[in-house]
Amino acid sequence: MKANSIRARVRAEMTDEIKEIARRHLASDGANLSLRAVARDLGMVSSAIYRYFPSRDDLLTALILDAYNALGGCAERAVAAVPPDAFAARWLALATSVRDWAIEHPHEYALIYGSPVPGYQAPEDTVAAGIRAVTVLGGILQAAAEAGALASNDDPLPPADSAADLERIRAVIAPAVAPATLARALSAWVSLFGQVSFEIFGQLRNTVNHPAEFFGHQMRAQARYIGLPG
Amino acid sequence: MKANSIRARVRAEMTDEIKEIARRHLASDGANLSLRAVARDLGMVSSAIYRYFPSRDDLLTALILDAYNALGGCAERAVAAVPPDAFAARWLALATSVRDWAIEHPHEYALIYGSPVPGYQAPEDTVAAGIRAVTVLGGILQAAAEAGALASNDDPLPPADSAADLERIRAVIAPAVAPATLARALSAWVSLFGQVSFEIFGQLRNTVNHPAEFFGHQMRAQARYIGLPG
DNA sequence: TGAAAGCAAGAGCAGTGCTCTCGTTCCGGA
DNA sequence: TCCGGAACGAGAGCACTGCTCTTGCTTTCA
Repeated sequence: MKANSIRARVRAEMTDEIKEIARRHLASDGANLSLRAVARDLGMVSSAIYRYFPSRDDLLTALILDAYNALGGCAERAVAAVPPDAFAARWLALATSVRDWAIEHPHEYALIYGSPVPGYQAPEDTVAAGIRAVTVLGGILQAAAEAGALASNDDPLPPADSAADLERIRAVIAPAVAPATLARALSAWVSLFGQVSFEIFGQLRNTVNHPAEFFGHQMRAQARYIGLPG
Repeated sequence: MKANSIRARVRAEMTDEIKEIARRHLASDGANLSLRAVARDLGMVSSAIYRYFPSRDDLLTALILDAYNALGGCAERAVAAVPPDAFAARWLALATSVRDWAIEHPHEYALIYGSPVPGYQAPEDTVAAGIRAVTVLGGILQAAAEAGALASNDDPLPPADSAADLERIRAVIAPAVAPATLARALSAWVSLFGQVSFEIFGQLRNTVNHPAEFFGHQMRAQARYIGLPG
């Protein structure tokens, strides 16, 4: 079969269109995505969708993968727009881009960083795509370490098992960074997503009335905590 | 109507039983709770449940409220078991109790700290119950501040709006604590729930293989970051 | 004691994910 | 060029969902 036969091209377009409409439904109705409603919007019958996605969960998986990649790409672009040696500014751009994307696509954010869909088990592909964002952080740390710009800290050594975990992460993400610094960076990473999740999921209501400003303040503090100069 | 008439008592018992079975279904099937399945387990017909909860969302609200209170009570007990002047140990007990409760009741944790249910709007009651846990943190900070045991920090001042937000939180939670310290404590709080959410929602798979140990290490670091002695 | 309120059951409505069948259209190898 | 198989959309149907309404029965209270 030729890869760009009419059938194949129509199929690819159809798949994209289904995902596009599904995303729209996701944005308006939330996570309980209705296949039939998507099919209606397409002027099709629900069973026709099963030609493109074997089940509703597979459609969700596709959306999750797209979301991870959208967020990852967004973060990469935001960081690339900042001078390579402005390490703290790069971190801040990374954090801000994550928050901005989450606010712009709250339901897609919920899909990937919220409660997992009940019966749903995330396939390995999504795990791989999920690494993309944290890899951006790794790049900043690695560059800062290679430039000798990364402040060190005298935190106590982690216990053995955690040291091994850290070592494994370090090898993948930022091999030039000291474990103690990486531990702080991971803490900042968790802080970033904790802050965004609190805001997106409504935990900050009646508490933090200016979340953008508060977020910026906290993320600048995290930059200092990591040891990024700037 | 007498408050403890047979009717009223049976009604209260029935309400509790419905919630209990609903919790069990929540634990096994996840967030898409089926009223009919709950009714079946009770040997009732689905419409009978509507005598006790006007809608499925109201049942969810009741479960959410119970979950907030269960977590809050759990945190209070855990902290009370540690000497009042062992501030860092109290913080660690608080953090650990939150994580333990979340691991023991992942779906209830997801209900309150995960993606909000689509059409569902959390009533004010739940917001009030949600404060209970963070109030425990406030108590630790307040006691430490009053004992003069809280290290200060020279973080930059927050912008005006954030300063106002911090001031409002401070007045409610821990009035004796310096704003800059409170900012760090809130950061630690976000870090705590970020870490737990990452673990419960499967974001740490194939990355952190010993989450309990890693969590402890990070939370001890947060205690130092806040400035708690010990 | 009798009216009123609370209760469970059942039927029914509109909606869901998913399966199966049936006629049509397309496409690659002969 | 033609033909068999694959892909496709439509439709009916199944078991399920939340929720409403009606119908009798029981408890409660004046």
